[in-house]
Amino acid sequence: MRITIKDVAKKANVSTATVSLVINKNRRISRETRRRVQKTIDELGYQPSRTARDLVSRKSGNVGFILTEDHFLKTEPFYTQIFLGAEFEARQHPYYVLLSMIPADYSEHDMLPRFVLENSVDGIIIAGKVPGGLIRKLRKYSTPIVYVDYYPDEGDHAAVLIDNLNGGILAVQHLVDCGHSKIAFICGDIEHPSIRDRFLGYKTVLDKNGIQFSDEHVVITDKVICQESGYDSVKKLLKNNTKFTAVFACNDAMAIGAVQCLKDNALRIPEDVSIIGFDDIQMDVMVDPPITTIQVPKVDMGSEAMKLISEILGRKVQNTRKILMPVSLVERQSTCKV
Amino acid sequence: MRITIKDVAKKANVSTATVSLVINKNRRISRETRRRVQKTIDELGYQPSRTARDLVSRKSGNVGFILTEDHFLKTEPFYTQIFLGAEFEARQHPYYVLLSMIPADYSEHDMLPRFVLENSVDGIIIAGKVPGGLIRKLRKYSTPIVYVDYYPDEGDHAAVLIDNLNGGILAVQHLVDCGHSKIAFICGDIEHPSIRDRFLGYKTVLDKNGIQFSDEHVVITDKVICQESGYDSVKKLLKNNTKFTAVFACNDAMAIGAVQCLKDNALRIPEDVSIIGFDDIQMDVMVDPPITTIQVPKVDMGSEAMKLISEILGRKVQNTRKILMPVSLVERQSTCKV
DNA sequence: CTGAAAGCGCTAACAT
DNA sequence: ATGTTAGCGCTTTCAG
Repeated sequence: MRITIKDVAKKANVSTATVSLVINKNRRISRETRRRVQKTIDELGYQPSRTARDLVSRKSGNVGFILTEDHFLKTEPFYTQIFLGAEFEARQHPYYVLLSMIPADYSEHDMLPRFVLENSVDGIIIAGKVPGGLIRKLRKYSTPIVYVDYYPDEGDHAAVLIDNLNGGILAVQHLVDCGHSKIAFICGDIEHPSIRDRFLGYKTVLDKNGIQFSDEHVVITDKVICQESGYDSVKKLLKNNTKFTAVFACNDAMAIGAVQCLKDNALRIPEDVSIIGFDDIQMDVMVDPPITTIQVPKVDMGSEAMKLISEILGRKVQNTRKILMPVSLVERQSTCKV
Repeated sequence: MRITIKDVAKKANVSTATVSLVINKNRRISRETRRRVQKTIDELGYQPSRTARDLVSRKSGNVGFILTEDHFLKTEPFYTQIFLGAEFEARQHPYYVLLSMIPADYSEHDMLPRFVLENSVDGIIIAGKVPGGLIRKLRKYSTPIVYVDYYPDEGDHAAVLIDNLNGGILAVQHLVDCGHSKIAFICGDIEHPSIRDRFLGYKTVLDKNGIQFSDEHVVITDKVICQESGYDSVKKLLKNNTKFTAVFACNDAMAIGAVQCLKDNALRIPEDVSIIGFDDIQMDVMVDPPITTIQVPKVDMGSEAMKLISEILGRKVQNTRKILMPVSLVERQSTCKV
């Protein structure tokens, strides 16, 4: 870096302290000098050195963004959208974001991201479910953490979450409004807080509408959530001869798999079976029929997470606020009145 | 950051300079003191401050990674894999990587990534095609740049590129080996260096095998490269009544679209038409039939780019080396002997 | 309202 | 082989 605060000071006939105060918009500088200093800053094209600043303020100026490799490499850009939101928001704050992928099967023997070992982040955003071992190791550092779209069971944390419960309610209520009462629920990892809440929404609506909940309507797969597991789940429903006229899939990937299976069994969608998913992924509109779903504001979640960590770092207090992001129903062609 | 080099120095009864030398593995320290210093470093859990280091060495310790938003958010994790490779490789180098997305329609009025404006990166990796305006503005900063999977026409740059020519040759030769001679080529943006070279490979093989090149066998779409454009390209071929028994699609997305169109026209793959793509994306094995393709080492490309920029920064000379990444044929079920 | 000066944590001459 | 010391570029008391 070439030109420094000294150059500016000299040229503007003030001390470096004054220049510093001007840069930092301190108000106890006379309008006149401020103008003059600002002018020479512009003339010289002066850029304060982040490194020097960080050194004296004892901060790194970085926020770490951690997620598992498989989440990052997912075909559907879910977490990448969250990251994008965070990165965009960071531009409004004095932070850069350092992205680090960890293995999905992270064990406590594995290394932490280098930026935490080297104390190079002031705060951390963790997106999606990560192994418990990682979280435990992270505790030893006192770096504030904000979780996005996941949040560990133990402890109380700051987090930006999808309003999964309401999403589940919206989805199933839509089905009920369409006249369905035999509604299947297919999902993966029921331990996951998000899935759990969507399931809860399902049950809530049944209950509210006086529809009897039945175990045979729910298929829980312990495999990875994907199209294939959606396919298999519906296959199981069919094989069991379970009667249903609609299915609520815990996410769109499974919904798409479900559609496929139904079609393969000569069932028409939505005439014979209505299907609703969750997430509003890009592929929803590329399949036939386009999938009705619950939209979640991915980019906004990223920016909210960034805002939250920035606020925590600014106030220097760890708060445990939880932000519930609103979801909404997106009606497309995979659902209809019975 | 808590404990500093001074603490270590005091406890080990040496000067801070000595500690510094030990940290930096300088050899002119006696084995004995080195051991002692290292021991107290471990005991104290001392971590050198990057910020302080960077300040004195006048570097930021960061490498910027720039790509367009749409590349980052692509359904197929192509550039994310490149990024992943770069990030992993960075762990072996004294750099963090800062990721920044720019709009696909970036104009010279738009801002540069903040990290370049603020001089917070020592070097830059640019992945994929980016708008010329960006590149021109970047020139004003003297930050070394390494390009990955793209490289601007004007000027001579360091770059990590796919061996597209050889890939094209491999692909088309495979088709020829299968007995095909009426081979269509469908592609997008022929201005793109990668596409151009793949096309060149196509022509090279025809030539070498004494097959007459014919304009009617090539369909160039100016739309975005995607399944849909693949579909449309084949549709055009069919409408024109062009005879062909095989198609080389410039990438897998188009290949998949092509398959779809052919199927919709009651043609069997590979019995009636063989199809080969390029890239080896995840979806290749999820469609029916699985797509034969040219595999490109995405993760390796990222790490090579990181190695290259690291070397440039280390030697403090901008070199313009180009690294051509090897590709290979992956035979699956979309191609067969005539 | 502005300046002088100390110091953030580290490296790199230069001494010893 | 190791210690002394002068900064790197900035912020921040503390004086004036």
